[in-house]
Amino acid sequence: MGDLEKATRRAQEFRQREREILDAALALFLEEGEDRVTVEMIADRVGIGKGTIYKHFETKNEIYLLLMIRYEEELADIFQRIQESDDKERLAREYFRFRISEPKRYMLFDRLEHKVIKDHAVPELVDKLHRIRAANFEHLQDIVKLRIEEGSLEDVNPIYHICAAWALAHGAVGLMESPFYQRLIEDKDDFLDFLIDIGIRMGNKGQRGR
Amino acid sequence: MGDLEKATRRAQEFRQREREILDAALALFLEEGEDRVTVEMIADRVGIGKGTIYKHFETKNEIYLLLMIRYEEELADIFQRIQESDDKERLAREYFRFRISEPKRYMLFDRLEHKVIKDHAVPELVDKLHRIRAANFEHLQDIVKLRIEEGSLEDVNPIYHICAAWALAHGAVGLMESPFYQRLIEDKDDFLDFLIDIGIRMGNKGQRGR
Amino acid sequence: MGDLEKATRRAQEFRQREREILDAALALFLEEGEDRVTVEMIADRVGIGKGTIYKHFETKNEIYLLLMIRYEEELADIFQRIQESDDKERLAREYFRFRISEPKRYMLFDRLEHKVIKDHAVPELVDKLHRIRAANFEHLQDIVKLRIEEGSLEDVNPIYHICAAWALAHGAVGLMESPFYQRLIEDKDDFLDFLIDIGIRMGNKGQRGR
Amino acid sequence: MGDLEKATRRAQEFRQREREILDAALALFLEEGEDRVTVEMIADRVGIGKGTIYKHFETKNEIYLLLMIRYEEELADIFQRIQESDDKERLAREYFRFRISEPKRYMLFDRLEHKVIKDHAVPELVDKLHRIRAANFEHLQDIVKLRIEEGSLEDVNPIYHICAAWALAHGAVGLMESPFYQRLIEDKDDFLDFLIDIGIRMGNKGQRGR
DNA sequence: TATGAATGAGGCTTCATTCAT
DNA sequence: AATGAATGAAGCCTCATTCAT
Repeated sequence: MGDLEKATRRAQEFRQREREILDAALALFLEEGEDRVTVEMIADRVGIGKGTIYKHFETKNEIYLLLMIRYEEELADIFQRIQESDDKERLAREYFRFRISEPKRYMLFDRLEHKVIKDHAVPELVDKLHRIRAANFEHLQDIVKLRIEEGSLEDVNPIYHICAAWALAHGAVGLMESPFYQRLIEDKDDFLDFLIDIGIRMGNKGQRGR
Repeated sequence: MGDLEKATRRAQEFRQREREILDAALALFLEEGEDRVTVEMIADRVGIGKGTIYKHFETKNEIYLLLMIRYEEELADIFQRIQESDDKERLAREYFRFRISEPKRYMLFDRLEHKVIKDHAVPELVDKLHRIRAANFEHLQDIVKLRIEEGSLEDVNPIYHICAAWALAHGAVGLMESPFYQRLIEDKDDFLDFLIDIGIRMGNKGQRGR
Repeated sequence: MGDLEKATRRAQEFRQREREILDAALALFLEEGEDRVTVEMIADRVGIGKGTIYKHFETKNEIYLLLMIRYEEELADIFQRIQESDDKERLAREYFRFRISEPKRYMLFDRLEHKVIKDHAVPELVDKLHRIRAANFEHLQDIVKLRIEEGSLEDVNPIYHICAAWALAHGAVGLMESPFYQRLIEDKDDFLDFLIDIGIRMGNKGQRGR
Repeated sequence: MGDLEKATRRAQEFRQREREILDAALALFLEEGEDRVTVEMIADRVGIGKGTIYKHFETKNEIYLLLMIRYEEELADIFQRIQESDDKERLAREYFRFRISEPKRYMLFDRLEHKVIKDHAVPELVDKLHRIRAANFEHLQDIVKLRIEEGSLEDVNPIYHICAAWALAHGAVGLMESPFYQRLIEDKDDFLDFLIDIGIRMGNKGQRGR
């Protein structure tokens, strides 16, 4: 094996370990609650030493942020694939579904964002996160505009459509995860259908002002 | 002044101090973020000693929970007053408005509930919180049932109506507080009208299945 | 005992403990070398808990600086007493002697100043230290000026006299503490006399330019 | 090229790298302060891997000591050259000048010696350092004796002359580097002349006891 | 020989809680 | 009842050194 090959493999393994750490961290945050997870616990779960974590990430806050960025990049992937396809209609559903599909993870990031911002931590990564989110938002906006032009959606500020969908998704997630409400809804899928239905419908042309 | 009077006054002052502590704690949590507020900071703001706080509350978690219970009791008050009046229609709006009116506080309790439950802290108070919430929920349900019977709301499981409203409120709050979305919405009131409109309409008879 | 008295005693005890901590810290720094002394070691020597140290001082660097300030204030005391007396001549010797009397302590502070400045630590206290030093320096300068006027010292910039004395004292200290030179000088007192003699003489009128 | 040649070149390159590492270490220690420089920083500056440093030096303390030894060997070189020349008079000035010429470096070694001795680190190298220093000292002593015999210097224990010069040089260095005194002396060169003058004069015959 | 990922002991600091006054 | 000094467990992070490749 040549030196170049070796170096490449090394770099790959390094990346791989980075992913392992992030996966372990995410899993632990979800299981135990972010505040109860120490860097040492993450290291233990990966089966490495505490110090190794700090070869990959500068601080614990950086781990938080990289997880959040990863989430936002997954969203970006979805947009990418959809934009390349012709079926723009699938967007609303796909987007909605992704946002709702892992409520615990979603809410974790919601809390983490609050924590990280209050701490003024790793501002460059916070910026990066917001830039990706802004790009994703642009994509959404483009598609909403298209659908307004073709007459499928009511012609209000496209931002309104997006924000309303965001809010409903966010609310649905909060609901599904609320230990109080969890008990009340017996058939989650049926309820989610009800909600998604509202989400899809709510911006449709002709709905408003009736 | 008799001994009884004195004792009564003492008890009142004690209650009053309790309220002051909770107020100071809430204010600090909102200003600084709950994780950055120490018991000492709360005591300082009230102008008492740190030890005194522990005469009123057993742990910091208890403070968290009492604040949450207070919130839920304010909700109960609203329900109480409404039930005594005849104008049942105001309910949806009042409820919605209360939930949205102090988004920072609302989201604080959202985070606190997660924290407190993950810590398995003060289970009796968690129970109490959930009991109050359940009672509130009963009230809501009663009124929704009434409005279904009178034909104003679509005849699905009343819980669905309530949960949908909850979700929308929750989402609206999250949206208004998201530093990212905050920048996008120029006219907040206009947007909130848009959302409340959806909230009111969404369960109305005749809306669904179109 | 009245409440005021009680409070006063409390405050005094607090101050006393502060002194104990500083004394223990200084002793340990001298014995073990500042880099090998941990906050825990200091606490152990005082017989208190680690956390207690942080009720008195914000950081370990603050301890460093307070010790240095204490030293400089002792110097200020000497100046004070001398200025109140008439025997201005004693100054040179007193000053010289104080600087040389505890060479280990002196050199410790020399190292600490370097460390603390490189760390950009506790800048307010560094400023305070420098202000005290500047005041002390003013005193010195006044007296040197007097002695120049009365014709005892050669009429060059008074700062030169002071700096030369400073340098000789600093050098003497370094010498006495150098493990290498320590072995060479058998009769330390005799040598110190030799040095002090030089120190006293070196700025005398008529010495220069021969 | 023969194997021998190759091996020689290898050995030379190895030596060369050693020098590079020491140079980089010294530069970093001076720039950043020894406590803030990690082995990794040194390796990065040389452009080699961290592990490679440990092929050349057993510990970080060894680097400290080799730098100090290098300094002492440079001094030895000066003595060597001077001894070979006839101009013994230049000695005092050359010696003084060398000691003062790089005050930061000089003071660094002063601190390092303290650290290294407190750590009881690499005793063999400490010994070596002291042996070189002792040899240098012998040279100095020889020359001082000569000058006493020829009547240039006052006839006290030669060690006293040397130590006094050492002390003044040490003090001058400390002065020039003190951030406090730095501000006070406007014309450094003028002041240094003043000091060197004292240094040269102070042991001259006829100066004492006046 | 050169590398750099991995290690883990060890340091500093925080803060909820206790308890003697 | 009120106080606030004292506590120490616990967490984050650093870095000299090792070792497999």
